[in-house]
Amino acid sequence: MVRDGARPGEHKYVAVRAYLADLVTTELAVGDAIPSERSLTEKFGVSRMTVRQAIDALVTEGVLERAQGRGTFVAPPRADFEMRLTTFGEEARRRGLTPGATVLRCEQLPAPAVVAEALDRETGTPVHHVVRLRTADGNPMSVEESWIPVDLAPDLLDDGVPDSLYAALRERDLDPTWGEEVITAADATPEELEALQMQGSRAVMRTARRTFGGDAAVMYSRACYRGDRYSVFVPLREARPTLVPRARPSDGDAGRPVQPSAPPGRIPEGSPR
Amino acid sequence: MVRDGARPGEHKYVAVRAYLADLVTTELAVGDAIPSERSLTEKFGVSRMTVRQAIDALVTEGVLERAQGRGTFVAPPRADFEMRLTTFGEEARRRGLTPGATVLRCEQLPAPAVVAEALDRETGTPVHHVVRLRTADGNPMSVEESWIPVDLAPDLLDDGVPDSLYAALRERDLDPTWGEEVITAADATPEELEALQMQGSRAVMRTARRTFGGDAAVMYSRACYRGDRYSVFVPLREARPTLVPRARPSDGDAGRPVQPSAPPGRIPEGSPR
DNA sequence: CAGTGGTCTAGACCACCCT
DNA sequence: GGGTGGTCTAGACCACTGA
Repeated sequence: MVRDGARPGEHKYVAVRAYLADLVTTELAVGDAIPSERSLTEKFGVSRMTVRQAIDALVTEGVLERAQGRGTFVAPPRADFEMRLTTFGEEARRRGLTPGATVLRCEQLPAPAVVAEALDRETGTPVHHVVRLRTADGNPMSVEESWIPVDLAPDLLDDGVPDSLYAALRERDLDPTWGEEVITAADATPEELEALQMQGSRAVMRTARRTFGGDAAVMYSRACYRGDRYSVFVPLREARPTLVPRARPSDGDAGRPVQPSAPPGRIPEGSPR
Repeated sequence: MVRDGARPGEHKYVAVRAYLADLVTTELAVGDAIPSERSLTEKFGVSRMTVRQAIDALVTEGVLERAQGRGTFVAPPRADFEMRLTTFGEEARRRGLTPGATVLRCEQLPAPAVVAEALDRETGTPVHHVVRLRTADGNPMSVEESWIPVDLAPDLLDDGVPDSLYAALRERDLDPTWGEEVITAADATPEELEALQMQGSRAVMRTARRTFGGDAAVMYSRACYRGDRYSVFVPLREARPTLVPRARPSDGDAGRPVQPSAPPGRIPEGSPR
């Protein structure tokens, strides 16, 4: 039991939140009601505002839903409705397939201009470069090409190419936190056609992705998927007008207290080779 | 001035929120600080919790950012980082292009099985069916096919095909609120090749979209974009493990207090013709 | 140091839902 | 009516930031 926010140093609402998170994962099913705010107040010996803070967090995460006059309930999972920063391996496993990889290339080289720009580095900066054929249950699915600045993870490929580059980055405290991807459709090149063992259709889906860990770009990658074996699911939010701040500050941007955290740079197009 | 939450019947935090929203759009630029919580407390004669509730809402929306010990600031706009439920016309205009449409087909017919399933209806339900060639600055970009249940909007096509189907739906209180889209790459059919005036490459990007207004599916649409002229930008969130409710309820689902609001149905694949 | 946001209390009244 | 969440008060102490 997680009774009494006994953990010293921890905030009380964190204890309540943890209790509710545990309840949801171990006791309750979708649609079940959680204990009322007032009963949680007594259970943890905290004020109602504190309980509400804990619940608010879970509501914002989409785990719970409030219903005035009725209670607070476990929300239907929206996990599958979010486009996530996942890797080929994770995605394949999630769909019940066994992922595989064949390393076609593994080297260290000076970053070409396009790669350097995507990584916010100078052209020629040393980068790891890995090209892999990805398979699912043994069937070729995509050719994947990745670039990672050497200075971020000098020993990244010392023991060969890791099964998961994302996992290898995480081990080095470069946890991928967000990313941006551009998807296009194109004809496969003869090399791709052969590597992917495509017959009949030539159509492939190309993706170019920038992966960020914290503020820095940690990886740039391009992939080429068989058009007949791969699709992307995208949830779409309402296109409601957003609050837009005033365009021109009264003076320059001197003394600006915070820095924009998400540089709006696009993924550069064009061939990196 | 929006002084004193004077509007009767309105909640106080709504007045504060409106004041701040107005500030952001008319006075402040990205990075500027908003008035401190305590000064807003005095300005509106409300308690600090009320002020915080107003600010919380804007922080959750991504309009503001808090920084402990420093203040609360206008956040950089994230508008372009969200995949939105937009239409071809809106997207084209956003990119500075002039959208156009040529109606290739406009009829009313019984829904084929695939369409009916996507719309959560019985096969054979009467649906409007529209096929249009979409252009940007006069250049063919895509062939777009849409199905809308007749009973939702019987007079939808009485005055010809509206410029924007979404706008037409909104006029009928069927505002599109969310959607889901599946993207694939494929070879163009000979008809598509001709309609899109494609030469050289045959690759197209196909999308299948279900659009929801409230709880019901209001439209199913498929589009076929020229691979060389169209790309999709997708922001990727962190793949952090989500809280998953317990799988099996202790008994059946009788007495379930809330209904799952987002049916996890996938977009059916296959040809609707 | 003064000022900011972060957390927290112990109440209160209201609107809403279900029985 | 009794229980639920929604809003609100008038304080309090803390941690952090920047001058």
